[in-house]
Amino acid sequence: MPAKRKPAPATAEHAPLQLEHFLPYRLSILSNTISQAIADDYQRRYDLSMTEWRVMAVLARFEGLSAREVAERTAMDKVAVSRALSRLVEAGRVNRDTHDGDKRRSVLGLTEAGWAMHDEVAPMARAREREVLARLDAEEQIWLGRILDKLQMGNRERGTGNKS
Amino acid sequence: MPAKRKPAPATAEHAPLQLEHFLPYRLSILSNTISQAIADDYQRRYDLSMTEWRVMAVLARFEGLSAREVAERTAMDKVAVSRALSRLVEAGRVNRDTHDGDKRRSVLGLTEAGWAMHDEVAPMARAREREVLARLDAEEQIWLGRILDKLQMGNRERGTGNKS
DNA sequence: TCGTTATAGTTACAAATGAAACCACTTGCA
DNA sequence: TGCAAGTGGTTTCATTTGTAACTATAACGA
Repeated sequence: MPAKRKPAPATAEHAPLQLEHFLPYRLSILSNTISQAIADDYQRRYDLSMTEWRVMAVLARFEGLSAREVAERTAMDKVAVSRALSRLVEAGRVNRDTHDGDKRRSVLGLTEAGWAMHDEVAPMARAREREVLARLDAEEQIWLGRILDKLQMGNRERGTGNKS
Repeated sequence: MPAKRKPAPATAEHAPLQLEHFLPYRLSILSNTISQAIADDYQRRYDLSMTEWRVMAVLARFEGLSAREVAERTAMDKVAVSRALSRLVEAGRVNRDTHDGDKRRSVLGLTEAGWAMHDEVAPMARAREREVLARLDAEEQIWLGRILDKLQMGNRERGTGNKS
């Protein structure tokens, strides 16, 4: 438990940042705590990293994506995707074919085993999300959605980080 | 630009997660984008990592903390703090004495140079925060504050990650 | 007062991440 | 055609981060 302690007196003229009220910092703590809690659920149990899970999640929704498309949809960079995929293919959770008309591209999809795992993990993830949202009342949930939309929108304009 | 593509038809019965509406995922993207944008400001210019900046920020507010107290206040683990501190001390931005009554503890504070850097970086960080918040109207900002408080509160109970 | 246990902080090693170089293939254009 | 430039994806290497073990000191209890 952090000891109660007065702010340093000598610093009045320095206008130090109050980390605990600083939006980027708060977001970062909150996000890490939540994501980590969810990841803990499947990390040990299934030997599945968060990045791997994200890849599986988009492949569950969109069959036949290429690695680059997976990268776009997960907001991961292509190296991270490549690594996640090689582990997933290795583990027999994803199959990787080669595109008919373009031998550079891969055509990705979940295997039977991949689907089975997905169908166990997805409900877990959703349940965790519900737990988090349950701390808010209905009105707050609506505002949260709206606010995230707006904040996210602003970021998109500044570039989503995809290097060209 | 992600090609428009229909959801895989065969997956109706699998109830795949919609990542783009999944709260933990959205928070994670948002948080990383914002933090990274801020960090870019000082990373190159001052050769200062985000963890180092956080340490400096709490030392600006609370003089004479020990490394452990810094860890508590930054929500970083003690190893990360130790590393950040050794870089900061090395660079002459933080000074580290030994506690009078307890030779294990360090007594930390910003040096002159540390304060000078702080007084340049803090306003930059605040400006960035304002940019982000400017995407929201006054009402939304109030709701956001309230919502973050509630979400954060829930996490605290579950344990903030500090191993004992 | 001595030995056990706890705490502050660092070090050492392994795993994850990021950046750049790279290979294979495709496209566009002279 | 054929060759320069672009794209999809992987590999390599350096850096960062996480975990466990370790050192030094302090606190507690018999």
